[in-house]
Amino acid sequence: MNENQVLPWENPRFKNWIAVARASQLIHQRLAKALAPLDIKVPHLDILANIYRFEGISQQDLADKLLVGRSNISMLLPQIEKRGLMERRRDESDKRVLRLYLTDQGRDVTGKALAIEVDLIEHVMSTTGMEECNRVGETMKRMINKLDDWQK
Amino acid sequence: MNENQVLPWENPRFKNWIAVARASQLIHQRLAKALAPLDIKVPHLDILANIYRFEGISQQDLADKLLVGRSNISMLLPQIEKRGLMERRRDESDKRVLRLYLTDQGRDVTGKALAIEVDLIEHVMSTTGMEECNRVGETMKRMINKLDDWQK
DNA sequence: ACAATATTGTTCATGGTTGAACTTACTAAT
DNA sequence: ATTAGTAAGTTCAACCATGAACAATATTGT
Repeated sequence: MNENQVLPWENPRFKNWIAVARASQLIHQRLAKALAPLDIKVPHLDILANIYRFEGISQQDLADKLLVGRSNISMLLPQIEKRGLMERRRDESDKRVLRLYLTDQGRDVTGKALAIEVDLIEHVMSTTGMEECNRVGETMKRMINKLDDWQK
Repeated sequence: MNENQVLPWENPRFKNWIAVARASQLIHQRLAKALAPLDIKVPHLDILANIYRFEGISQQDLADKLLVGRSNISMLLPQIEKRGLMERRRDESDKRVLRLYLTDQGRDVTGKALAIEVDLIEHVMSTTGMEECNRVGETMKRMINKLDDWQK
């Protein structure tokens, strides 16, 4: 397309984006290890945290929020439910949808897991000032909007 | 641990980090779709791009750079090799290691795939100024260093 | 020189993720 | 009311990723 026939690693935006991707990947791996004592996987926490925040969310809405397919949710939920961390209840006004609720134990475990995640992020970003941190967040939100607009 | 018993989504660092993770996940998904015409998966491109940049790299070094296990590389390389995009040659001075080289076709495909990735990132970051972009990169590199120091 | 330890790469069993096909339930149009 | 279309959730087969066990080769200590 353009004259990017030279090494892309010299392209400033590309180079900096690679750093973002690496940081993201690394934190994901560290979080997985940090959650091991609770016997929770990162995808489980993603699910639990969203039910924690949005009680009674449907499986479809949950999948949309997590950017995964419905089948993913369908396969993970039974595991979490069997551990007694959450339960599904039919929506009486629309009998297609199942609404998701944490149990008391689920709320407890989710709170502990989120505390671990917050501690990890706080530590890793400890040298990042508030203003800088917010600017990064703003940049990322603009990028997300660019992608959403583009749809496709 | 600390007084993070309130919602973590009110924690500035946590909240902003979530945006980083979302952007990262979204771009990964978009890149996967954008690479489909070349019949290349994102992990394949990660591998090809690193051989492109570091000709003759060993499988172990490649795995370290990509933050994945050696077995992952071992399982993916045969597919790429069968497509004629790269080849493995024994290192004569250390017969344990295999060194990786792109074929001419591999260099061609990798160049095209990287151009697609650069275009995607350029587009998504089009509203991000150079200075801002570099600051984000610096922040991420500091975070990566924090994680590396911590080892574990 | 030899034994113990390291490192590289492979294999395999396990578990995670995906998209397509399917079932059930709701909605809209005539 | 009936038909067609849409949406939620499940299942399944295919594909990916991971870590542990393994074989081959190198290195180190004595």
